[in-house]
Amino acid sequence: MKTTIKDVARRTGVSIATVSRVINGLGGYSNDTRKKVLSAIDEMGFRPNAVARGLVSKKTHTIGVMLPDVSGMLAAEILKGIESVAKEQRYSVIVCNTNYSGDRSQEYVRTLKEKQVDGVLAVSEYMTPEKSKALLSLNLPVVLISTLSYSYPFPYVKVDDKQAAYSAVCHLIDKGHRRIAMISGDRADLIAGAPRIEGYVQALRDHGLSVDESLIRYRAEFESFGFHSGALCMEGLLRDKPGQFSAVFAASDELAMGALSCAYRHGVRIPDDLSIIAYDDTRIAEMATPPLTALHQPLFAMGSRAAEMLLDMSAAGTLEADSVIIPHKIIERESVRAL
Amino acid sequence: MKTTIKDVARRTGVSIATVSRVINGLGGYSNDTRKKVLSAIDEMGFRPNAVARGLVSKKTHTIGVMLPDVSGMLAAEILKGIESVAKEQRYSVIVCNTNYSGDRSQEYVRTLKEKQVDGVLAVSEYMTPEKSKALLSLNLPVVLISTLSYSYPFPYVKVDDKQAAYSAVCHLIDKGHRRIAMISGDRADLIAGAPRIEGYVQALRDHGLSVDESLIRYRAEFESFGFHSGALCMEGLLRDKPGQFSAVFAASDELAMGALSCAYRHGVRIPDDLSIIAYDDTRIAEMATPPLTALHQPLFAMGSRAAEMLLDMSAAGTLEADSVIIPHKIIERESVRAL
DNA sequence: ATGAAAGCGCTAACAC
DNA sequence: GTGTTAGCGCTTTCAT
Repeated sequence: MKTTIKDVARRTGVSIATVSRVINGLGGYSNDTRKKVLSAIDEMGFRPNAVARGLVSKKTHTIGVMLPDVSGMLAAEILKGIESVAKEQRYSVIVCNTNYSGDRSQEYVRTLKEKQVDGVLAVSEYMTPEKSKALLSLNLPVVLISTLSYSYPFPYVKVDDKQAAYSAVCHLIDKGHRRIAMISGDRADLIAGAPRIEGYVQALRDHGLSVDESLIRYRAEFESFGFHSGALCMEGLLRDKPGQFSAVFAASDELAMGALSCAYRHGVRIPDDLSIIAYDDTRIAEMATPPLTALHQPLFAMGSRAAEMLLDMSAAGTLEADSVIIPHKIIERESVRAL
Repeated sequence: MKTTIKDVARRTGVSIATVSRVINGLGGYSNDTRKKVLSAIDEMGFRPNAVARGLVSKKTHTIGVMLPDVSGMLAAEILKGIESVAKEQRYSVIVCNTNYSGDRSQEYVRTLKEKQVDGVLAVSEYMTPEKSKALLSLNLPVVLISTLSYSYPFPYVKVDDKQAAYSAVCHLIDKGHRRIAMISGDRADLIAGAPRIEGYVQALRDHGLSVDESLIRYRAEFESFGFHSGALCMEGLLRDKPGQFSAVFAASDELAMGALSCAYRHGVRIPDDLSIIAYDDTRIAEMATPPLTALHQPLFAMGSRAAEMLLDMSAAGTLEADSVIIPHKIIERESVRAL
């Protein structure tokens, strides 16, 4: 039998109300009883039942995190950031792996509602109108990370993708590159696809460089930002436009890894024959051979920032907050060579 | 105001007991009232409050997962497997990033107790006696993944590290290698450190090969299985024993990546000049240049298997279960060359 | 087949 | 300062 507040009360000879008071540090008891209660709690190994507490207080001290793939480097790092502040503020986090599925997402929203979470964070989720509606119907604080919704103005935390892509390409141009290819994720992706391409195009234009559509590659497939996709895009580039580009901007670390892998297979040396700059800068960027020069997103910080926002919102009882654009920067390593 | 079972009852004109019955499909009501209740639930968008349910049923349909680093490739993949079966069986999972800290672990155990989880999974946690004791005191089903406890026989799911290391080294020997170095994680690690070294030594001995202690490298530091450590160990090997080994067995993917990176920096080509076999085979193994031949651990499967065990235990009301040794295998890619 | 009522462990008035 | 009591939203006897 688990020990309850009642047991502590009986053992101490006070009422459960008093025990509750000292547990919650509410005051309204002598220093003497406080000590008695505290030591009883200690001796009995009593821990307040959070479920019972949640039922009456309507606060579960739990938040939900939805993400398409927990095992992705990006998501995992952000999750770590979230978990970190949650822990600090004594919150628990429930992970929901939506697996890129809208249906699954809907189910999770339902579950989170039943579980009475105090708020939800959506990481890299593709925000369809349905998903936004579901989240909205929770009537709970919601903060998006690395994504945003066009159907409802949920506050978000992300870098400016277009601007970041622009910076990355400018870096290449600064290094003397003129013929720059791009390996993108699905162009239909309005968050991480199209905007990065726009940044790429814009950078080229702003430097008086012409844009060759056939130098922009992507695959509209399942993991369009994945390793496999990167390798295939590079394959196409090497086949169709040999010697016609001196650098490539990859829209994700994995895409860059795929490109690297393909280049290696074809005997094209990085960065001697070809420069590559990646987007994300997850841990694999520095593990690559050669280490990837990359556009850095502060993943952990993004996660913790968003979690702070969410908990603040919850505390303030509001559903609104100002979105924050996180600054990005370029980490120079060895995959880009000056021409 | 949220709609409760009471609202549904009133709206339908039946008692809350009846509503509860149809929600739980317990039978004991006419088909007619069932339909009425169901449609009312639907119209009102009613969802049973899991917190209230948990309070009375003493089942929260929630499990806790403790791991030293959510953002690690290993853990993340295992977590995904866990989450997958949890979702299937309508369970939620709370992640606890212990950050390699014993204190943090203790705190989490307390939190999980308060939250009344139905069981806990510990992934790659270094099981000190204190941690085991804490977990044990929960009096709840516990299953370990990729680790085991010497202080208490918690059921676990893992591969046989010594045997797996043995296989990996045999693979190298089969390919004609005779001088084989090893880059290990902290030797003081009784789970993933020492056993893999033992497997390495055993394989050498069984093939009549001599064991050169100076060919075994590791660093007793924070992330002893990490990329940085791998690079440093390789550095030492290349410096101290140049040309004296034709292959290296790395005790983790990251260690192998570090070795690869260092080799590249020194102009030693993989696999032409040196072969490398890794342990783990997380997603980065295939992303490496060249792709790493590796000893594969079925991470996702390990996670899901353990979760199944845990939920079965919970359902059966037992704290015991048979541990399972997961079979491993070697994935041949391009980092090992036959001599 | 259905309802009344007693809790689950706790918090929060409200008394004294 | 401390106790009593009324719930929180649900499940579960026990009647009827």
